[in-house]
Amino acid sequence: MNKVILIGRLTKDPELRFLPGNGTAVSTFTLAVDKNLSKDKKQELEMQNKPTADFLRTVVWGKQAENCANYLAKGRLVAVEGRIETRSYENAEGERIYITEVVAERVQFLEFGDKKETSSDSDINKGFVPVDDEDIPF
Amino acid sequence: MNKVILIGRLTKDPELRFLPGNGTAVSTFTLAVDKNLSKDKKQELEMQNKPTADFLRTVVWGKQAENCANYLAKGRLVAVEGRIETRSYENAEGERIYITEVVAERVQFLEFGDKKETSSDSDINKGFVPVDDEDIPF
Amino acid sequence: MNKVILIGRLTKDPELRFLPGNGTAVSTFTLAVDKNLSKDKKQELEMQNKPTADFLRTVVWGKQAENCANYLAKGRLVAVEGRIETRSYENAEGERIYITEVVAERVQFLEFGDKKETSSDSDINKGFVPVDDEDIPF
Amino acid sequence: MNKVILIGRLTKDPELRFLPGNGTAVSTFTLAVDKNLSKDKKQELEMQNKPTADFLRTVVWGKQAENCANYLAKGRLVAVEGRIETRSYENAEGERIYITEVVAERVQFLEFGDKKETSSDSDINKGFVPVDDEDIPF
DNA sequence: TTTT
DNA sequence: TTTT
Repeated sequence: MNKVILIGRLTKDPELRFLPGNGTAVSTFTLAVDKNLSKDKKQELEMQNKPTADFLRTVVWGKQAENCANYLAKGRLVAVEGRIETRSYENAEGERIYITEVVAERVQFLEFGDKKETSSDSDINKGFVPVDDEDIPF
Repeated sequence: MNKVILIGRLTKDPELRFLPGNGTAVSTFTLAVDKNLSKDKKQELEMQNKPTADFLRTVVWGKQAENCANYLAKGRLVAVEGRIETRSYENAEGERIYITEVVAERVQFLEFGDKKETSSDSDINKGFVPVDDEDIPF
Repeated sequence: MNKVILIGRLTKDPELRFLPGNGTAVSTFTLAVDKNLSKDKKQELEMQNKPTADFLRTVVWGKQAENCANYLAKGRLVAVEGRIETRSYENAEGERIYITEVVAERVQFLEFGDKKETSSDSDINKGFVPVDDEDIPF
Repeated sequence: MNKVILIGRLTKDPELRFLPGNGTAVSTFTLAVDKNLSKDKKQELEMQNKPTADFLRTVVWGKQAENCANYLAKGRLVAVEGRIETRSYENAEGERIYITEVVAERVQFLEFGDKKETSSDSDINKGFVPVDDEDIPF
């Protein structure tokens, strides 16, 4: 059993890539999930300029990845059901890097904002950068 | 909403530390959570010497931390309910290191093995090393 | 482990009552939670006039019950974290009736509509009907 | 989102039936899920002869239903991931009966007891009673 | 109608 | 750095 359920907001527009081999779509984004804090504790953290949310790297595969890229944008509220996965890879300096991320099995849109045109210009062809399979240090 | 539910086995005996200020107990361990794989996929990964489990750093606070240290041991099966948290700290080289870990709100023991005496000798006073508050790079 | 997570909409304004003994607040409402159906299956059910949602009786206690009564209304979207409980009681005919309901431990508001004034007039003093402890066949 | 996670013990051997049309397997059993009680509260309930567990009707479909029937038995510990569903049907007296049950999407065995031969004799061909589709008032 |  |  490895179950994760999150409700949070995208910190940026989602990124969309395609695996070179089979063209499988992969979307990644970070969710800001508010910590469940008392009013006092929240204010204390804000005054110390410490984060009052957890920031969780999220990965979506396949058809849902495309839906995310098409309909989600920075700030939008979503519910994610998935699992936590750990991966490791070797970086340029030959160090082993360990990654923990949420693999979304389902993404439920909780807001249907002003569509995707609101995304920044620089996103226009973001979705079409093919990536190398062994090279997804998200 | 930030909810995690895991069922897995401890990869080692749990570690127990105490915060210097108030003496709060903190227990940490890694859970090996089997990936939900088809028989074929599992065999494939085993033949490639790739892991068939996810390894998830888990932190428990307070009274439950002490219970974990007292009753759990390497290999024991537990269910954990908690949340995912992200933290960052600066390491000795001045690099910002980002950590993702599961903070357990409840740990349910699913096996009551051959008690804790089975732990290795070197564990005997493992539980009493006080640590510095800013120095918990688990 | 007894964990339930729901995202759904209130089918009516919440009801609020107070236990006679200690005045503890109890709020109850039913959540309509969309079934996760394919487009085809959904259409099929709609044509047969069968429900495409599950209707789940939900109970909230204490301070959160009052918040629900004050800020929620029919149609509002919420996330609920809680547990399933079973109860039984004897009805007027002396039959044992079995009830299954969701006890909410946390209710997260996902929409902040046009406030609570929109509630129907008949709700105005709904919140102040005391009830007998043994007589909560919700 | 309609998510349920339970860890509990079967109150009886699972029942196995087959839908008349297509022969789909359906297994049903009740899980006793311990309430998360303080020691005092637990003792209090026991002295009053009140249950300290919730009893949750669980339904499993297809291949997993057969696995449950083959490998589970009364008292065995399992983890269930699924959803809550509500149904209604008309009973012999023409009354509308409302049912709430857990539909298991995954059943994880947490104990591998003394096999299934331990089941009572009367179970021997329990699994082969075909049932009428409209007649599953579990 | 309830399990360890 | 990984468990059965």
